Amino acid sequence: MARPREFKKEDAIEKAMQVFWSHGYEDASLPDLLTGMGLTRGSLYKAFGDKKSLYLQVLNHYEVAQVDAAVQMLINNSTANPDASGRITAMFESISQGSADGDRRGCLLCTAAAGVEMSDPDIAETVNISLSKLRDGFEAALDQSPAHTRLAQEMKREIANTLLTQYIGLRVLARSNMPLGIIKGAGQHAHLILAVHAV
Amino acid sequence: MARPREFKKEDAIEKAMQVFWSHGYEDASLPDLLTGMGLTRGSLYKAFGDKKSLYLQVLNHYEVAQVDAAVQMLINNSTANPDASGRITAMFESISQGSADGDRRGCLLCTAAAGVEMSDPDIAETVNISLSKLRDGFEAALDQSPAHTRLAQEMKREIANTLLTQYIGLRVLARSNMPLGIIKGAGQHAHLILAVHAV
DNA sequence: TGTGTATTGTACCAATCGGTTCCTAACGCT
DNA sequence: AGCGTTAGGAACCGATTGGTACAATACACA
Repeated sequence: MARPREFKKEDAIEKAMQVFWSHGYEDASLPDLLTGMGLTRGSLYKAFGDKKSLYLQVLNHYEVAQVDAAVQMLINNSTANPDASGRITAMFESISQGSADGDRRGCLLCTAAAGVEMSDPDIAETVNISLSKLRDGFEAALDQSPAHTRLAQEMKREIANTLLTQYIGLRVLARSNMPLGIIKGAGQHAHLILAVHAV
Repeated sequence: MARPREFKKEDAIEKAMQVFWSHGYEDASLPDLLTGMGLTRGSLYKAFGDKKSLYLQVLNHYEVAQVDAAVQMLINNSTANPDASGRITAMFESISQGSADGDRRGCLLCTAAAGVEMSDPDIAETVNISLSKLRDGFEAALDQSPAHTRLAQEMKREIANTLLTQYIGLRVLARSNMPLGIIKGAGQHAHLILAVHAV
């Protein structure tokens, strides 16, 4: 028995995610968000609270929409790539390909991890959870990889850590658009790290 | 035949570097810089121009003071570590140790590479040059490594690219202070990447 | 058709941003 | 000593920041 909202909250968060994804947290101004989300100040603050609250909701949206999907790709052995090790390199190659196709947004989490917003404990915790999910995804994929079955779990964990670090570095480089020529070799780099199973 | 400057330009740049190192480019405000450098607006703008010009000078200072030194450590075989491969892992271990000792500043270049300041072509070019130096340092070290002599130069280049990407990811994680437990294994991660010589 | 209630949008807010202006202070030189 | 030149410092600038107040609006229900 009141005036109904003129937008769907989920749609607005999706649009806000695009803005934060492109601009990062600090550089995304209120006008940027308002135009990107297609609503005005009053509506935004009534529906989402302040900028930080909106960002936290966006981080959660990113987690379910992007991180969980990526982890599923890593551990789902019914995909086109039956080899878990190959799925990892395929993931890096797809990042490489996306960058070649002009996607310079990098990764929302990696941009967050590199920014000053990490000094906020709430944001830091949310980012930490998602990155941990990604790391565990790498590790779970390694558990499925025939070439890595003989490795101790601690070693798989360290390889997963190396892969996550590589992932973050790659995403930062992709966003910075540096002419280092590194990104196109991302798949091969992942393969180098995975080749440690021969040790 | 005029009033002499009350500070040494080199000292002021060194102090400005500390401010930018801790805060990053965008988050370092003029008041931050002024107090950190110990001078006032008039002096700063008279001696260094605007904020961006100061930052470019700081980047150059960082290059000669930090990057060149790191590269020297990598290629100087008269150090305590005669094995080039060991010098690379030692470098990652020293980052790990520094982080354990409380240094959360990360790397000035890596923070720059992850920030919006990369949209400025002058800054981007300067950062690119320094990161290239670092990459070439890794490659030069690999050239000196007995375990990698049989590898093709393109492969060494790809390993160097992987190491630089790993370096950036590590520095971002160190700065973000995430409780992922990854940083302490940085030396081992570098070792994993270097172990590819067995392929 | 009122009436209550929630949303909307505009105007406004203090604080801060990087940068400029301009007057004063301090020196080297004649 | 007096002059020319540069550094120092404070006041000030418009623009932008995230956030708030409040009035107009639009709907559901009686």
